[in-house]
Amino acid sequence: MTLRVVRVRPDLPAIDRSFDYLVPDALAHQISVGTIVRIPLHGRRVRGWVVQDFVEPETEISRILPLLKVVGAGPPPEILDLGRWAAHRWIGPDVSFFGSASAPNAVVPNAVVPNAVVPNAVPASSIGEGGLVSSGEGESRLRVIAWPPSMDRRPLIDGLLPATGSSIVIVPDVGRLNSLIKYLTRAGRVVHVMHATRSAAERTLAWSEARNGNCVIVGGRGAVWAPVPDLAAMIVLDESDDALQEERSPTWHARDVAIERARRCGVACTLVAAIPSAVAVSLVEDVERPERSDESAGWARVEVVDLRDEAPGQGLLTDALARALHKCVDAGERAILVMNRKGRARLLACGACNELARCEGCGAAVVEVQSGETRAVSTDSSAAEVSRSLLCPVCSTARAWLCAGCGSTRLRVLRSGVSRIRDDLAALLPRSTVLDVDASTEVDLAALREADVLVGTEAVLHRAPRDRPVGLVAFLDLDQELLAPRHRAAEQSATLLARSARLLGPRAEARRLLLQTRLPEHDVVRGVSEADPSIAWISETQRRAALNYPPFGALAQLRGVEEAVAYAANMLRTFPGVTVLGPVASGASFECLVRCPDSEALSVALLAVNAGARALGRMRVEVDPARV
DNA sequence: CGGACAAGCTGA
DNA sequence: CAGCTTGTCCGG
Repeated sequence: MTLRVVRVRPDLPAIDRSFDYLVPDALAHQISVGTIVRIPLHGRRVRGWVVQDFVEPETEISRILPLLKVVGAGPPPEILDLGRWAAHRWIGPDVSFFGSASAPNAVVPNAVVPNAVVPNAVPASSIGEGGLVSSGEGESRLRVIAWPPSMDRRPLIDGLLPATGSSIVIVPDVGRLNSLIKYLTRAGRVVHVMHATRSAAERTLAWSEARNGNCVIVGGRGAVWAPVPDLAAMIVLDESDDALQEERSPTWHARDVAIERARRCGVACTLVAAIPSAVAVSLVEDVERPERSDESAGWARVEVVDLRDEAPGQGLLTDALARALHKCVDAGERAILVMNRKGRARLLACGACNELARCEGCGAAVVEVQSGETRAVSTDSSAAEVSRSLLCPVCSTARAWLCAGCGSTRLRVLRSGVSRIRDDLAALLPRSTVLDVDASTEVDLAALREADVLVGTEAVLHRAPRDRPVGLVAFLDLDQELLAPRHRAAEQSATLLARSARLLGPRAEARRLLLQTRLPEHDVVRGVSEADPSIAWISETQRRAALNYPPFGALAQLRGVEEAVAYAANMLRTFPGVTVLGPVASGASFECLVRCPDSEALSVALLAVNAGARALGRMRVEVDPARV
C-alpha cells in the first residue's frame, strides 16, 4: 500500500511555501483539500490548510513527518483557488485569504467516503492566468443597478434570488441587515448571517450551514468567501461603499472578489448602489435604473447653499441652515449635521503652563493645522506631533506645535471644530438637545436618542438612532469632502450623500438634504440635487478615463522603511508601462505611488519586487488604495 | 514567524 | 575566550 501524502500550507504569512506530510490512517477519512490541520514545522506545532491531496512527495518518504491532528473543516478547493486569485490581485499572502474563508472556530469535517476521493487533477498553480479557469462555465451575467437610496430594495433583492441553489448577498451597512433578513425569511428563504459583528460561535454555525447549500447567505465583505457548494447568484449592495474594502493590507475589495467568484461559477452577479462606482459602471454596457418618476421619488429633496454668497466671517452656521434647523426641530424631527473637521483644534492651551496658544504677531488664538499628507500609519504620539502645526487665522502666521510661553510641545485642545459648532447651535436652539459625535467617542444610546440635533463627522450618519425620523441632514462644508486629496473623493462624497438621503426617507416636502458648498455646479452635487445619479457617474467615469485612474489604470501604494521602498521603486521603474511617483518621506516612513495601465501587469511587477524589497525592511503594499 | 546557529563585540 | 547581542538561514 502506498502512503498518503498531503501538501499543507502553514498559517505563517511570512513563509510562502507548502510542505508535505503523511496522513495517519486514523485521520484519513477526515482529510480533503481545504481541511485545516495541525502540523509539526521546525520544532513548532502550527495550523495549516491542506492544499493538495495524494501528493507525489519531493523529499524522501523517510523524512516526511505525519500530521498531528485535524483541526476542522476548511474552505472547499474552489474557494482556496479564489483566495489565491485574490492574493495575486492584491499582493498578499494566500493564507490571509484562506483565513478569511475559514470558520472562526473548528467545524467537524464531513467524512470522506474513501472511493469517492478523486486525486485533484487541477494543479494548485492555476493562478495568474487571464483566461477562464472554471469548468462547465455558462455565460456569466454582470448587472449594475442604480437604485435610489430611499426606494425599498428588498423586493429587488428577493427578485434577484433564484429559486434553487444558494445566493450570497453582501451588505456593507450593518444597520440595514436585520430588516433584509426578516424580509427574506418571511419570503420563505433559508437565511444565514455571516457578519463580523456576530459572535465567533454564530459565525461558525453560519459557515457550517453554508456548506449544506440551498440557502441565502447575508453578510459583510467576509461573506463572499461563504463555502456554499451550489452558488446560483451573487449580489453586492452599496457596491460603492468603502466598507467593502479591507483597510489593512491586503486591501481586497469584496465587490471585485464577488465578480470573480460569480464569473468562475458562471452565475449572475448584480451590483447595486445609489450611485454606482466608476469600476462598476465601466464593467457593463448599460446601468439599469428604475422609471424616472420612481427614481426621483427615491431621492430626498436637496437644498444647495452657495457659500460664496454668504457674508464673510459668518462661519458655517448660515441663515439657510438656521431656518432649516428651526423647521426640523419644530416638527419634532431630528437633525444631523455633518462636518469633517474632526479633532482640528480651534482653541489650544499649553498643557504645562496653561498659557493660551495665541499668535505672537496679532494676539489672536491660533488654530491647529495638519500638513497635507495622509494620516500617519502609526498612531504613536511622536508621529502624530510631526504633522501638526499652528496657524493664525487672522494674519496667517504659521508656527511650530509649541507653547510660545514655555516651549512645551504638550498642547491641550480646549475646543475642537465640532464642539465649537455644537456650542453655537446650543445658543441658536436653546430648547433643543445638541450632541456632538465622532467615531472615537463612545456611544451612549440613551444620550443619542435624547438628542434633537447630532453634530459630528461622517460617523454621525452611522450612529444616528432610528427612533425618530430625520428631518434634516446638513453638510456644513461639503467641499471638505468633494475636494479631499484622494482620487476617490468625489465617489466617497456621493456615497455619503446617498447615505444621508436614505436617512431622510422618500421625498417629502419638509425634509431636506442641505449642502453648503462653494461648488454648486459639481456633478456630484447636481446628480444628487436633480435626483439623477447618472450625472455623477458619467462625469466621474470620464474623469477617471482622462487621468488613467482605476478602472482605466491600476494603482498601488508602497509604504515602509526607506531602503525597501526605494529599492522597490527603482526595480518597478524597469517594468514596461509602470510609472512610479516618489518615494517621498511621510512621517516616519517613506511611500511611493505605482501606476500601470493594466492591473494584471501591476500585480506581476509588484510580486517580482516584493520579496527583494521586504528583505531590506518593512514595506506595505496597498493595491487600489482608497486614499490618495 | 521563530528557533538554531554563526559571526561579531566586549570586558576581565 | 566566555557570555552576550545581532544577523541570517530555513522549515518537509
